[in-house]
This record gives sequence, structure tokens and C-alpha cells, in this order.
Amino acid sequence: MTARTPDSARDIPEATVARLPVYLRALTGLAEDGTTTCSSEELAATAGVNSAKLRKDLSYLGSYGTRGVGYDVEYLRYQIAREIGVTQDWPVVIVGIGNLGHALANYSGFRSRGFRVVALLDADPSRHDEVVAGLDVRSFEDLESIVAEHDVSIGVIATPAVAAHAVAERMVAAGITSILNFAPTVLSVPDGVDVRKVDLSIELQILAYHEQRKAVSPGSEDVS
Amino acid sequence: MTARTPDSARDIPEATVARLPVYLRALTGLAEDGTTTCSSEELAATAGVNSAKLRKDLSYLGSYGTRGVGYDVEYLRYQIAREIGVTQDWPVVIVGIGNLGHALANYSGFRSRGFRVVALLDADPSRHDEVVAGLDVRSFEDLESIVAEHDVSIGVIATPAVAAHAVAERMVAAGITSILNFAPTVLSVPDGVDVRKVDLSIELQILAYHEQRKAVSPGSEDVS
DNA sequence: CGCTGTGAATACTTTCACAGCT
DNA sequence: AGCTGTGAAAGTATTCACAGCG
Repeated sequence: MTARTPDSARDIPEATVARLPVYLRALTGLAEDGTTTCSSEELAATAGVNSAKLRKDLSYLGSYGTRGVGYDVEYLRYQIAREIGVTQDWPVVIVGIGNLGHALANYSGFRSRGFRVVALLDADPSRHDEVVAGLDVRSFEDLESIVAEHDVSIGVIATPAVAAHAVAERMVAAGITSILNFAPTVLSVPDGVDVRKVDLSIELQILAYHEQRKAVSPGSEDVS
Repeated sequence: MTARTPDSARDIPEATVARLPVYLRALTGLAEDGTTTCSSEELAATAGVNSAKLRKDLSYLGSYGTRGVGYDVEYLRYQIAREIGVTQDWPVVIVGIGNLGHALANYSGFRSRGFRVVALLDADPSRHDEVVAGLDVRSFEDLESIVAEHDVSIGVIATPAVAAHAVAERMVAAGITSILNFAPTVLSVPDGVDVRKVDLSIELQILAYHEQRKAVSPGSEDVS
């Protein structure tokens, strides 16, 4: 009621935000193995980071551990899920039902992590017969009504590059404020709209860069 | 021949390396539009970064611009491609030919950017009849011989999470030193092996985090 | 004169190391 | 005694702002 610090500590660094989902998954794994308590060391190992970083990251959320003991797996899992916002579930639309769109529609990891695909849209009428992952592929023209009906704020673009920008603009106009873009294009969107991109070939190129370096200097600096 | 600084300046910051492919794509786009010269400002806008960052990034590669003029699109494109290592082409194997593996195998962006998928492998024998993207799906048992035959150093894992770690170990044993992992698991690999991961649900969770924040404080701090 | 290339300043991230709680 | 939570230090990355070349 006093306007500041609405209900959780604000201002979590972006680098930390990007790791919270990793911790969440690690905790889910531990819980499935029947682990009820873990130290920062154990959780860090499971998540693939070092323990100092993990503790610093968690410190931005609050003090959810017990000194001398560690963290309660289930409790911490819930706190992180709440912080990320995946205790509620988020309706999502996917636009572009080619190979990648198919894969995304069928990806069970969305459903299990707080996301529900409410519609699959494609501009190509020849795809509108298809049923993918239990949903029928609908016309892109239906975007606005679907967004309004399900109160969608997250959209996924899996179209070819040329179509991506037009799709993004129409998503924004329809009220979507977060976009996950798989098309290899830079999207420019108004302030207040978040875009994250996943570019398969960029990841390979980064690997190629390092791979190339390995070939040049295998042992680095132990040469006389 | 003097052992130090083999032929290009070493030690490009990781953040810069991750943006080089973006610049490369931007330059390819400009070249296709018939642009032969561009300023850092123009290229930065096309790539979606600011111009100071772009210039700083390029400065790690060398001085490929002309003061008062800008960059020659084709020349800079080649220099970046060479730096990344995509002037040669890289043979790649994909393991796990489910929905995602299909999408990856068919992704034209690999071929056009210096990568050539030489084999598709799957542990499930019922998939071994299939032909995907012009390649037939082969047994995972063939990994070693394929890696040896094509001198493969980059592998892509698109299996379910449970299988990923075993696949990675076997890839490493077979001689692969760079792995792109789409399975939602932390892989631990020996030093000298690079792993990059793409996790679809993590990206959505990061969007959800910000989306949740928007809902709480729409206008941020302009409230009396 | 304009635009690149780059030191210097700032901002962000990671790591260290230990005080302080259980 | 042991492990969390955190200031302070070290390491990276980004941005500024301008000297210097074409």
C-alpha cells in the first residue's frame, strides 16, 4: 500500500533472471528424485553453475535458505516459480506452422512449465485442414479474436524470415506484449514490448568460431 | 611463423563473438538489396544494435572501414565470415529425429550459412526407414564411423532429455568437440569441448517474468 | 567535414571471502 | 560447525566522446 516494493524485491539483474528457469528445472529434478533439502553447492552442481553465483542470484529473491542447512527443495521451487510468474499459466499463440512450428506445438516442455498453446495460426490456407498437437491450424486472420478471447500476451513467431516483421506488428497491434522470435530477422517493436530471439544458425556459428580457434592452437601456450 | 598472433588478432570478447553472426546476416541482407557501402550507423540499425557497440565490436577484428566513408559491404562481410570460420563449410550430425530434429534437418539456414548436415541419427529403429531432408535416418550406432568419415566436429542433440547426456558422451568419445544441445538438460563435458544450449521453455519463462512485472506496474514511476 | 577507431568512464556480472545465523 | 547471505574486489561489457584519418 505504500507504493514502493509492491510485494517482492524489485530489480533482479537480467543475468539472474535468465538463470532462474535453470534453477527451477534443477529443483524439479531434485524433487523427482525424492530430495527434500539441498545445499547451494548441490543445487549449483545440478544446475551447472558455481555455488557463489547461485547464492548471489537467490539473494535477489529473498532469504529462502537456512544457514547451516541449505534450501528446502519444494519451498525454493515454489518461490522461484512465483518470481518468474509460472505458477499461473500463460496462454500462447504460435504463428507459422511449418516444421519448426510443428515441433513447438508438440513440445511438452511448454505445457509442463506454465504455458498453454491456445492457437496455431498460419497464413497458408492449405494448412488450415491440419490438426497439430490436438489443435487445428487456423487462419492468421483469427489472431485478434484469439488474443482477445484468451487474453494472450505472449506470441511465438515460427514463420519464414520475410513474414516475421508483419506478423510481429500485427501481434503488437492485437495486444501481445512479449514475442519469442525464431525467424532470423531483427524485429523492431514499440517500447513496452519484449522480444527474445532464438536463432539456430547463430548458435552454430558461435560454435564454429571456437572450433576454428581450437584447430589453430591446440595446446594454447605451452609451446617453446 | 613467429608463433604469436597467428594471423588475426586473438581474444575477441565472447559478447562480440555472439554478435558477429548478426552482423554477418545484416551485411548479407544489405548486399542482397544492392547496397555496396554502409556507415556504422546504418549497419547497426540493420543489425539492431547501437553504432558505438558495432564499431567497438568490429575494432576487435581489425580496421576494415574507411574514415569519413564507412564500410564496404562485401569486404566486411567476407572478413567477418572468415573470422567466424564460415568461409569453409562445417559438417554436422544431428541426433534425435523427432519433431525438432525434423525441423533442424530441414532448416535451410544451416546450409546457407556454412553448415552441411551429413547425417541424421536416431536410436529408435522404427525411424530408420524414414528419409528426412534427403538423408536417410541412420542408427545411432553409426556415429563413430560417420564422424570419422566426414571429419565431423560439431554435433546437434535433439533427443529427449533423458537420452541427451549419453549421446553427448558418445559424441565426445567419437571426437566431436562442439555440441549444440536442444535437450533441457545440463551436459557436463570435458575441457576443450564447447556446449551451447538452446532451451525453448527457458526463453518463454524469461518473457513471462517480464510480462508479469508489466502487469504489476504499468507506468513504472510516473505516479503521484 | 564526416565517420571510424579507441581510450576513458560507466554499468553490469562474477567471484571472493567472511560475518552472522541456526 | 556448517552453510547462507552479502559487502567488497575483480573482471567484462557497454557507452561516451573525441582524436585522427581519408
